[in-house]
Amino acid sequence: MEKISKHEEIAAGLIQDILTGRYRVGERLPSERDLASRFDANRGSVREAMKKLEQIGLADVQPGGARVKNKEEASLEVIGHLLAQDDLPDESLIDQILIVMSGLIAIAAFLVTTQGSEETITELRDLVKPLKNKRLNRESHTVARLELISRFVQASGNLPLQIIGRALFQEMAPNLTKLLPHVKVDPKAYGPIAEQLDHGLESRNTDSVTAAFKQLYEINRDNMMNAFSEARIQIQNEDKEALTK
Amino acid sequence: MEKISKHEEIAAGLIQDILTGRYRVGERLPSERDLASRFDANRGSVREAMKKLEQIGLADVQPGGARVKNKEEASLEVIGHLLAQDDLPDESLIDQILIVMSGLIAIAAFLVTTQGSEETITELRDLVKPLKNKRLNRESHTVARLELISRFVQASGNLPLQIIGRALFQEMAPNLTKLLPHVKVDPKAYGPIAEQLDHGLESRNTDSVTAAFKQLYEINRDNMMNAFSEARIQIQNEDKEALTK
DNA sequence: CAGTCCAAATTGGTAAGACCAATTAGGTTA
DNA sequence: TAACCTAATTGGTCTTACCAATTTGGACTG
Repeated sequence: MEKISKHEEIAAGLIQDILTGRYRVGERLPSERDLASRFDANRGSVREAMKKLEQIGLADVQPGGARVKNKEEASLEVIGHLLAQDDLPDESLIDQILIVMSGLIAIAAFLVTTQGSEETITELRDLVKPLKNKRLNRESHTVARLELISRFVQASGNLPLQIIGRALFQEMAPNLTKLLPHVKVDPKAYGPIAEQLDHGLESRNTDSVTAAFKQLYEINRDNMMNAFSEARIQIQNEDKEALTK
Repeated sequence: MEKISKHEEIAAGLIQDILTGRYRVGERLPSERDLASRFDANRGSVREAMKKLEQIGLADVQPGGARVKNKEEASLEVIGHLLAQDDLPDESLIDQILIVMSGLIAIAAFLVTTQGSEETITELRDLVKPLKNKRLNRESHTVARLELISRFVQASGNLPLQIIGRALFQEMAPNLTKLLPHVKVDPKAYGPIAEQLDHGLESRNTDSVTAAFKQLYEINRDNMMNAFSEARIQIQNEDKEALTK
């Protein structure tokens, strides 16, 4: 079990309440003193939790009271909380994240192929090689793919891109644990893509690399959507079992 | 003058110290008690500031001490602080941001043209119209361009994209005040782009819209880089004046 | 001398109580 | 009805204190 401090517990509770619509946008949150007694905590701890809410951008805290803000005005950290709300993450939100990641990789591909050093190109090509191996087991293959994408973004040398990529991945990853066991990948499908990536990198052909990543994205997306279906079926079956007991 | 609370002052000081390299990555920050006496504040206020550092991702605070993290692991909020470090924002960082924004807009263009409602398309086309007006003064033109880009991202309906776009803009905008007076835009140059945008939206042609925005980005980038040159020249002249006095 | 282990000092986490300044709410008045 | 003023509420800060986890430094041991 993970150790969780008081202010984290309070913050988590408030975030959940806000995201589930218990407090509407613009509405005033209970006062720090009220929250302190409700969570059986000290006001200082509540203040730390409020500080977190403010930082995430879910609340605007001022003398007079704290008010709920739109999640569109929040920081990327809301994504993680939104995904963690239900048993399975929200499918459309995952889809949205994948699209954005795909776009970010396109930027990285451009930067790497046009401005990357020779060493960078070589290093990335080395990461592509494992994907050509069609007999690689699924786990290793998944790790290799994620590693490649991550390194690509890091190799871009573009700080905002690095930060965004890292943040998105960090928000999404912990919420995919329920889903990953249902992802069925076919290593063979990645062979041609790996070839195209390798050649594209070698010749520094932005379009070629971009196109390869686009295909990669589409396969990943399909796999993810199928995993959602299977995960939902399993959950339904589990529910039936629970009923018959 | 803006009212600034104690913990904000402390946080700003610490952030500056970290970003300017006064504390190296991995190094331990002074204890909360030390910082309290240094900033002539209460430990509670220091804790609120540390909470902010932790949220931004610049420090990892644990019992035993707080340690400095890499700015690559931080949140997008570091961008604003990095830009605010010197008199003029860092040119290469602005360039990096513009590239990322350009990529984000490409995603938005795809989403809008492929999934946008008829109302959305109409609304966006209305925003394009002002850009066709070649006699628009510079300020109105700049406002119209920013409004268009912002609305495009918002109209995408993609939450992560909306959040990232908003955050990037928010981090960059306040740090451009010194630069904007030197930006020389030629409204005429935007005429053909506006036309292409309009037609692309009407026919929902993703490539056409994307290409138009790419041109828009390139013009904006050129303008921005020229503004940097001029701003630097002005600052040099000011320095000379200050010396002759 | 090097490595291990243990105890003391340090550090963050939380608590209770208090005061101020800004905001808000309610009632009063014009 | 609208403007206004006062009182209650709320966040911002401070003081003091204790606990638990980590770190540190020295004693001990091989």
